[in-house]
Amino acid sequence: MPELPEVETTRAGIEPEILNKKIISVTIRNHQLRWPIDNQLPERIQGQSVVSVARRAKYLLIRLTSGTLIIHLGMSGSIRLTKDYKSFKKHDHVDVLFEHGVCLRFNDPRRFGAILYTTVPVLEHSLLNHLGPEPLSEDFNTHYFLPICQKKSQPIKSVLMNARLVVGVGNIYANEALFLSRINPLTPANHIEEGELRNLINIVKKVLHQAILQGGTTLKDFSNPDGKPGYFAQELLVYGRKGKPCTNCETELVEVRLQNRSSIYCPNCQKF
DNA sequence: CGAGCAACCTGCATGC
DNA sequence: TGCATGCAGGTTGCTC
Repeated sequence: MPELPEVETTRAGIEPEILNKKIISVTIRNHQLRWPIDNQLPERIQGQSVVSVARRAKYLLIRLTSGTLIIHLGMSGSIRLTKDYKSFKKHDHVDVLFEHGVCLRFNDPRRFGAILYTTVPVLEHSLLNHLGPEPLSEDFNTHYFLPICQKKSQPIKSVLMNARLVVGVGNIYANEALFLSRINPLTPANHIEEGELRNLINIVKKVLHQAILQGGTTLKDFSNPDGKPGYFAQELLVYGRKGKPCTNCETELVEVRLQNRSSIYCPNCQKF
């Protein structure tokens, strides 16, 4: 799944296909996602048209004529567009059918994803209103992030993955960005010097941007809305490479667990 | 308050 | 082959 580049790839893939199109019907085969899907969701969005398809953090925001569909892909969710909506596979939980015969289909084996409809200004929704800046925006800069890090003794990787502080940096890209920055994931955030942090911020942006250009990272079950995989997996330097040689110095990559997430790093290149 | 961690769920790889 | 175990891209909400 879905870190920010995968969600952005999905957003860019579906927007041109459904923009200004009217929703004809909604089929829910399984309501039990992270939160149960509202029974009245179909009747609430039916007849509305798509005004835009946006993204905030890892949330897809499908803005309709008078409200917003909020979709999160969780750990294993994906969205595909199909015209062959009569046949469906396991874990195809929700279909949104449009006037031109295109069906937006939500598939999610683990069901950690979510689909909600809201008529409040969407950025004020309780799922979104506490989120930190977008990592690719100007707002994520040293001036913002340095004072935050100086107040935290937590490992830098935990700080980087805290969505209240900055959104969209998931486990894969946190591992990769720290390796490229030569920062040990366990380093207390308040031990990182300004220059190092500036470098880290730039590398986070670069890695995310690069992954978007490659169409995301396909590990198991991610694919773009048109069914094609992403190609970033070929470029992963540490994620999933525990025990393998560092691409820089050949030292064996090691794992530590942080917040129960695997963190792979080179003990030689990423010194404390 | 912040920090740590259990919980949500299925599928897959591994080992006995 | 079968079964048990552990691990996986995220995030909320609990406890301490």
